[in-house]
Amino acid sequence: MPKTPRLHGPFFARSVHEVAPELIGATLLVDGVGGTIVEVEAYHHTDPAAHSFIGPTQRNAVMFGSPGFAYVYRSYGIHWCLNFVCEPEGSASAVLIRAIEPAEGVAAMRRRRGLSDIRALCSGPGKVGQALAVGPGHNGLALDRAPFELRARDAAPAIVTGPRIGISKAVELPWRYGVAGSAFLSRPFR
DNA sequence: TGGGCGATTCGCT
DNA sequence: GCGAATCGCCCAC
Repeated sequence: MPKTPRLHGPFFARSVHEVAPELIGATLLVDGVGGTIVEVEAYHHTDPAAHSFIGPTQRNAVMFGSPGFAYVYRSYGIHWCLNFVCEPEGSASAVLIRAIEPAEGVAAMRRRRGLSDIRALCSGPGKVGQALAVGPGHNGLALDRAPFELRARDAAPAIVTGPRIGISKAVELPWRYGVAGSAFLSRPFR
């Protein structure tokens, strides 16, 4: 089996609209636990739904830094969500990792999630954070070094797009990407 | 300094 | 399908 290249800086130093669809099918591991990315959303700095739209703040500071780093934020006071920072430094764009098809460390993911159904382990951004044990300590870490391991896909799967989920601004923009027909999506594509 | 609001999830109806 | 849980962030007062 061919060893796929590890994704690093130059891969992310492009528009989120190029990077996001190319992340579909890539492998994401955190401390050896994870699997295949099957769903992401793009957040561009000119996009009213992006955390960076209002300008630099303490929370979104990492988005204004270098591409190829992790931006982790707390959602609804409960969940931790993982993003990959994209584009040249200062552009403040990122890709939200919304769903993963579990492959490595499934036992650990089941334990952390308190569930056995493999389809429910990583089928949502908050679930991914919990299953991969992503937290505030990961905010600002480089994606090409431990604890992250991020590898390019061997071949591009069939990709579908649609409107993003759970936002109230720019709801019409079709910047959600996923594997067509996957059983591991947060929600089906219409 | 306080109130409203999330890039969500889960359980109950 | 609906609403509670839960709290940090952000802006208006």
